[in-house]
Order: sequence, then C-alpha cells, then structure tokens
Amino acid sequence: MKIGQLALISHVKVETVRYYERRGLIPNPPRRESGYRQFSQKDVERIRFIKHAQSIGFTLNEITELLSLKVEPEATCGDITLRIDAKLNDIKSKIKTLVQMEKTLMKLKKACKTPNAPSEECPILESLNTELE
Amino acid sequence: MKIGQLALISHVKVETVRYYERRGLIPNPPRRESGYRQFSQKDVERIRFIKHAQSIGFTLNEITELLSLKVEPEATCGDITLRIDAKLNDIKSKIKTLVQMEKTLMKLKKACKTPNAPSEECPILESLNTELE
DNA sequence: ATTGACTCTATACTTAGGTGTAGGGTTTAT
DNA sequence: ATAAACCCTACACCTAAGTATAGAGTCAAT
Repeated sequence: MKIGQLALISHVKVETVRYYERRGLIPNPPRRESGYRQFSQKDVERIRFIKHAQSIGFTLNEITELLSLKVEPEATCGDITLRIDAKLNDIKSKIKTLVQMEKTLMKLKKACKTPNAPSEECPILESLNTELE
Repeated sequence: MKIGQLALISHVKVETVRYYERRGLIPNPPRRESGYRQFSQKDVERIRFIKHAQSIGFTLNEITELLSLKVEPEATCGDITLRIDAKLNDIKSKIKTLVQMEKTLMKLKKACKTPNAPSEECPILESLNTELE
C-alpha cells in the first residue's frame, strides 16, 4: 500500500509516517520505480506498536530501544520488564509532583475568603511573593 | 544591583533573567550610562513569584496573565481563584492520565511470567502489537 | 490527454523554557 | 594600567514530536 493509505489506516499523518521512517522507527520501505514507498501490513502493526507504547508513556527514543530489544537475540523478557519498571518509576514520580502541586493549589484557593476584593491585595498572589510550603 | 547578583540571589541564570525581561515577565529595568541593567529588591520578589507559580504548574504565559490581573484595577480576588481552579483541573486531568498509564503498565508487567524467555516472544511486546485496554 | 489527487525531497517552523556563543564594551582590584 | 570578571546585543541552538511548505514528479480516472 502507499503512504496515504497506511496513514489513513493508522490514524497518523503522512508526514508522521515519514518522520518515523527518518527516526528509524519504521524499517525503510521498498520503493516502486517512481520512488513511491510500498508499505505492508507489518508497517500497520509497527505503527500500532508505537502508538500503544506512546500511550503508556514511552518516548520515541525509548520505543526505538524497545524495538531493538525485540530483535536482539540475547535480550530476554526480563530486559523488557526492566524498561517497564523504569517507566513505572517515571510515572510515579510525575504523579507525586502533580499531587503536591494539587495540594498547594487547594491550600492557596482556601486562602481567599473575599472573592470581591481587588486582586491587588489577593492573598493568593501575596503568598506567591513569599513562601510556599 | 547588577544582573549577576540578581541571578545569584534568585537561583536563576543571567540569561534567564534577560529571557524573562524579553518575555515581559520582569519590568524593563533602568540602565546605567554603560547600558548595564539596574535591578532592585522588587525584581528579586518578582522572580520569586514566577518561580513559585511555576512550581505549582503555571506556564510563563499563565504567569504573565496572573501578573497583569494583579495590576488591573477591576480584577478581583475571584478572578485569581478562577485561574487556580482551571489549573487544578489541568493537574487533575494529568494525574488521571498518568494513573491510567500506571495501571496499564502494571498489568503488562504481570503478563511476563518467564523473565528468561527471549524478548522476541515477550508477551509484553506482543500486547503492544495488538490491543491495550 | 488532461485534471485532480497523490507522492517525492528538502527545509523550515511549531511550543516551552530556556541555554550557549560570538564579538564586543565596562568595572574593579591590584 | 592592565587583567579578571562582569555586562551588552543578537543570534543560534536545545529537546520532543511532530507539522507545514515549496517545488517537482506520478498515478488514476475520465
């Protein structure tokens, strides 16, 4: 199939497919005489893999790594699990940060008892001037 | 004080101070004859404000907005609270996404029962090829 | 055989928040 | 008075993951 159809099926833009190829995420496809890329079902799967991996938080660099682990003969399933664990740690720490932000924001919000007061003397803005715990 | 000292006190780089000035986050400072910027304690506070606001998740664009609300005469404390609420929603939705990723990753992790199996047949990679629920 | 839709390459642009560099001028301490 | 340390502007570069564009060539249907 041609690039347009692959893109359509895979719900990505044509430029994204070419971008993935440039990044080495998709094997260089064979070409017609005209230079047109010829894709196959394998490429549809490959893009699905990439998109799924992205949706669980992997970057394209990390996905490149996962894909090469897949073909390295000495790589084991345990090696994959290691990457999963690392990503779990990433995500946990992001959650932690966000939860802390949430807490601080809720505390700040409560600081405002007079919604009609001029913003100039808003206790929220004032506390941003000094300390945040 | 000169830019280097402001940067030192504020724990930011000199270039960052100039960058904030370019973005309009810091008022244009007066200059000496030589062209050197002259900063004051107010600017230290301003950078503190920016850094605190960043640490609770506001972008520099949003901080610019907060700063202008602060000086608009008709703006009220309630207007500030609105921004806090919007940011709280942002953050909640980011947390939600991350928690979902975490769940999926943990499920994937459990799928691997044979850590020494070759990665080629790793059930984790296989599920990325097909479906993720 | 021509038109419209598709594809090709190469290059630049996007967002966000900076960071780094080149090529100069200034200040300060000795 | 000279050297180190600082400051100036203007510009390019960085990451991440694309998106957009120009200018050219190709394919499919009428």
